[in-house]
Amino acid sequence: MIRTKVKLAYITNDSSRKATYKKRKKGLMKKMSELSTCCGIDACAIMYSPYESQTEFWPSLLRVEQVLSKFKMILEMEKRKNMMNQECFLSQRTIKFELWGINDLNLLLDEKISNVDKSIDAFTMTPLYPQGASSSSSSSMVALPPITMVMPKAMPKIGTEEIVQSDVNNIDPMKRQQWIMELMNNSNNSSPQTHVGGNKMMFQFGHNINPNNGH
Amino acid sequence: MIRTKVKLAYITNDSSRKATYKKRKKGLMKKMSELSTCCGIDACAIMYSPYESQTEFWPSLLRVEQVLSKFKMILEMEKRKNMMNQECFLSQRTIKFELWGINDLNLLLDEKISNVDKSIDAFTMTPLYPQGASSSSSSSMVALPPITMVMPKAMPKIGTEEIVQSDVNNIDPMKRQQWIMELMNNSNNSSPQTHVGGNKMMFQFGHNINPNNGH
DNA sequence: ATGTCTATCTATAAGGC
DNA sequence: TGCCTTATAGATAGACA
Repeated sequence: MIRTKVKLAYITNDSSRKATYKKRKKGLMKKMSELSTCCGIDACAIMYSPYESQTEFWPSLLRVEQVLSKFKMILEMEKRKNMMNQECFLSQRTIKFELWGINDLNLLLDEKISNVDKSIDAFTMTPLYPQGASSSSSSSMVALPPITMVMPKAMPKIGTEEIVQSDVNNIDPMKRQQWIMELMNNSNNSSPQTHVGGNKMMFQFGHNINPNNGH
Repeated sequence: MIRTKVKLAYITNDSSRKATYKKRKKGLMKKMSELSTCCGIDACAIMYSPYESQTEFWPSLLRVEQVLSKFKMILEMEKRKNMMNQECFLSQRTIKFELWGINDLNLLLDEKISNVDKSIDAFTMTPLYPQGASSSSSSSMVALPPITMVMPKAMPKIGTEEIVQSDVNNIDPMKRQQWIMELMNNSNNSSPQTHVGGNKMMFQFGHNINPNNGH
């Protein structure tokens, strides 16, 4: 019963290390879940370790994909923004093109997501705290900042069968649209800063927390 | 003094939400640090939120790069292994597709980071626990499982001039292509295999903990 | 907004099954 | 190996500086 003051050191005993890993991972996910809920932070995790036979996605694989997609898009936006800032001017044609690009992206996203939905039932997901994030707050995901965690798992275990747990997150097309618009909005708020590095990281985008989304 | 039993709900008060975010994020990082140390789990985090002016890398940007690099390699290896092992009952194309989907998630991050890296000199890094991971265990990172966390930062800043800042000619066509391919790729994991999802998660890789790496 | 304090809640190491 | 239990270390909300 925690008589020991937690010696912050590698646990040499294999089984106890594994046990500790599981306990603490669970605790970590719970903390993430709470942070996510209380602060309107969207979060997800990918974990793999030598202690478990398969990679875990939290709160679900779908969520991970969503979060990373959003993240990537944001990065794309930033990238473009930065390039643009260097250009100092913008042609009408370019604007059209970009907007079309965005629109197209949205279509792609639609397709992607709907397809994922279709096959989601066949997916293996192991939401550690499904109640915390998948269900109750899935609807609020739209404009919330994501968190992504990746832990490599290792474990020579080949050809195991997968457990399948579905966690269908239906995406509201309207929300997605809104989200993309937000991203576009935000690719603008930087101009002033000269410090490139800072600038690069300072990309901000609409944050649209909905306090009433089921909490 | 925590008289309240932590009502797991969105904190409506802006300042207290921010305060809570910072406290809890700190706590989360500490937990990660401990998990990392005690269980030989390599971990890193990328965080961005509306509550802080810039993206944070934990334990350091360098570490994040290392961890993701390793992750990428592992995925490559897994990919090959799976392709060889399962060629018999799954079409090569399918496997490629599936694995690539996951792999790309990493590439996505990787790409961003390398990007960031270019301007790293102008960067302000804020390693939360540099002592824990950067120094003492960086050398042991090689075979340890990584953890990656990403939190997007947002910022209600709407209504700014709405020009998409980018010249299509300046966008790396390759990247764009890749990006779109990725999106489209995901619209494929639906078709035949009902348990493909499971397959998606099944890539595994070797793990090589070194208990004597400075703990 | 940032740091400190402290009562209280939460996480969890060890044990036991 | 994995689940309980329980005592204790640790995290932290709210108050205040």
